[in-house]
Amino acid sequence: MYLPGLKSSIVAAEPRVPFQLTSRWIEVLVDCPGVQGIYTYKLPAELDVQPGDILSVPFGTSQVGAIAIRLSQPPADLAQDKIKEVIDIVSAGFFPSGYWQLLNRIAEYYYTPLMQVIRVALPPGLLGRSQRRIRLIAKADAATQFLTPAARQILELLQAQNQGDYSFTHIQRQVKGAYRGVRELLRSHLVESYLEPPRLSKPKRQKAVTLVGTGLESDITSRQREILEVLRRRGGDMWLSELLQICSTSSATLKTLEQKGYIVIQEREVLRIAFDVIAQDQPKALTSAQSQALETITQLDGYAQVLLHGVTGSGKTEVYLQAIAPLLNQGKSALVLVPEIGLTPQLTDRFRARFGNKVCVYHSALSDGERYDTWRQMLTGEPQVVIGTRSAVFAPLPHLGLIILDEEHDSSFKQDQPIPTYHARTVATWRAELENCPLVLGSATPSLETWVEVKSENTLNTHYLSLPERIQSRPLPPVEIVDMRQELQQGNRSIFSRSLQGALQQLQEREQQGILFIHRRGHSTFVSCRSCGYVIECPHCDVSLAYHQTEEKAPEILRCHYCNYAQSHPRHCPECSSPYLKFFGSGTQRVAQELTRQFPQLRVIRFDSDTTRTKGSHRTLLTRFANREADLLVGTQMLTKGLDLPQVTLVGVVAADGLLHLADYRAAERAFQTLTQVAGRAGRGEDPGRVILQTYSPEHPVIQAVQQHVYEAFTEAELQQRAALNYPPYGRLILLRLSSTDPATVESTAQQIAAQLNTISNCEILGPAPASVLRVSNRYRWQILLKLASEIQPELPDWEAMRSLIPPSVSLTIDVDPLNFM
DNA sequence: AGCACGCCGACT
DNA sequence: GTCGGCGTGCTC
Repeated sequence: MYLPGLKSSIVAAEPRVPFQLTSRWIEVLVDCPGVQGIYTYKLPAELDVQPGDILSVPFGTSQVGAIAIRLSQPPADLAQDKIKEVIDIVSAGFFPSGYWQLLNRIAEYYYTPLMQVIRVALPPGLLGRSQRRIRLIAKADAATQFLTPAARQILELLQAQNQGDYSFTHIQRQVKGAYRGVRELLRSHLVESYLEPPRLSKPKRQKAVTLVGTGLESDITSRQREILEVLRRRGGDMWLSELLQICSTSSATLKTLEQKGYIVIQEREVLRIAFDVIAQDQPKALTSAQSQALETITQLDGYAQVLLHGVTGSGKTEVYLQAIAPLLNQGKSALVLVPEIGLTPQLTDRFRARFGNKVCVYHSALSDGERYDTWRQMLTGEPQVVIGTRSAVFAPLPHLGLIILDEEHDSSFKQDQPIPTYHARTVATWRAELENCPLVLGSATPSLETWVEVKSENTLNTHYLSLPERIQSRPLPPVEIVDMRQELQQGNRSIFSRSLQGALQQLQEREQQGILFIHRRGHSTFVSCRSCGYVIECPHCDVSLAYHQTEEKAPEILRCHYCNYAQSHPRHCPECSSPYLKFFGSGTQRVAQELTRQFPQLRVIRFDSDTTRTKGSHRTLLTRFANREADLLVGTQMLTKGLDLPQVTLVGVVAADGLLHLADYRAAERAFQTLTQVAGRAGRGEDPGRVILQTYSPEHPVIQAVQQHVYEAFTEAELQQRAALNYPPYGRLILLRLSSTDPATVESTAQQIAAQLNTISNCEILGPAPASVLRVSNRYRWQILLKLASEIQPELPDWEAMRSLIPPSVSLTIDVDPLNFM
């Protein structure tokens, strides 16, 4: 057998290795930004590397993470001695079958280097990079006066630190000319340079004690018998430390027991996963629509896309739960994707109550260690339910039987910040195809994309399931539209209409609870001078500052909602020194203040990103509300995301207009979804609900559609407009975002790229144009929008190729199927 | 990303 | 002359 590139000397050197069977080289993808090529490494005899394994390899001067692609021969154009050896296997067999294809497909569709895709899919720390560090070696008292200023500065820096040890990058940031300075210090043996190996999140291991052989127990002392009894009561398996503590005994006693053969002590992985103990829950009786939907889903075999279109409060979650239960018994797992985990503590609680510790939660708020452990736990292949946000679509569950994407219309499934700019719904579709399992998309207000996909005649394997009624035949709440122009005409200058005032008044009398929806957080949208008209703006962004005051007498702060810059509220206009500064627009804080003024007896909880910033605060606030510690929940978008609060009877929308008049093609769809979802929070329990919707444009088609609960009519009208303009779901969009600290450079780069792209056929180029807010955090932003016929994957250069065309000071993101046009 | 090498201007 | 800046190219 002739193997190209395999020199005979190698074979001669290792005559006993059957080289046809054991390839001694591996091609890998290294984890280094800006490096996309494939590199070949030698395999040490003791390592059994398989494609898909995660390795650590030497690369340049540092040690980096790498992914084994395939076993191979050494490249012909490379000297043998240049090939380095793989250092170690970090994690073997990471990728379930089909997973590679999934990642490749994402890389291709979202124009992202494969390595970047792998990085979002893997838990952090798995591809750790080693770090060059510098530390003092000698008491440097002599000869320092001959050092150059840079070297002396570095020395002083190191001496100031108690370990005398810094990373090289840190020194580079602190001292100019660090490179030469360090070299000088190295030459004079004052410091040494070393590589800190990547800190791999090794699984935490602990000693466990297991009871074995329930023998006669004749040859043991009473103390030992006592220990065995404790162990037996605890199920015969405990952590060593725990057992020691409970029995207040020593490990020597346990050793004796082990020697006598009553117990086994072994090291085992500890999984850092927290479980709350929650009361058991039993499957509930289903409505006929629910059981029909359940039947369809459970009878699916292999890939299918199902839209579960259930009005708010129709019991979609119960369908999910009962669809998952049989899968677990078959030894399969299920993946449940939700928009934001923090917002749906009730959902996770319900899953836990039904499936106990078979449920695990995976999202970005987990610590690196927790995330790593959850990953390992998934790889075990135990049947389980993973609930998670967007990135959980990559959860490495080996026997996936079902994917559920709840609230599928929600835009937080789309990532628009770092590449890949993937949509979890799109990725979930591919994943379901590759795993050959059903995908269930649930929503009360399905996205137009999904609607068209499922309703289209020529798509195979799609099902439309409808839950048109709420459970127990509860009615959808009536929606009352209040024309705020008339309120003003009739002399009501309050932000609450008379109707809403009345409803709020009744709330406490009737011992009911309500929700008030406000489009934005903060107090006021902007502050302006009544004398000269000056509007206070952010020094770093081209937007006005929002006024924030958490409560009466709290410090008054102006805050930028783009870059989070804050300053105290000035007493006088910075332009003309006039003291007459006025607030415009109303946010959650303003509304909450207004409520305490007009309804001092009403107990209010504010629920927005200001009050829910800390971990667990969602749950705390919602629990307080559920315990009736407040009458009213005042909040933003967060209120729309699947909250199930049965005691809520009143929903008020303070001003719908902020939602209606946003300037992008999806504004109407989003406004309809948001308003329908908020309205849907009312009347989910025994008592009937009521919705009061305040607006200045009551005749707007979105308002009409929300009032009449007519999803379909609204959608069909909206789709006609989309089709006419070739917008999604008919056409496709790709947005290129460019930004730089230098306004001229971005603009010219944008122009240049647009000119390049002009050569692509079947593609309409809109722009380049400055972003709607040109400057954010002192970066100037330009955009180019590509509009294409659907089903065409344009021959765009990939991100790396595009990147190489533009100056390094300009950052670029290719956003495929963008939802956010800011 | 790091870290080399190599080319250019301004100081002992 | 050399020091120190930074643009360019490579890493199996």
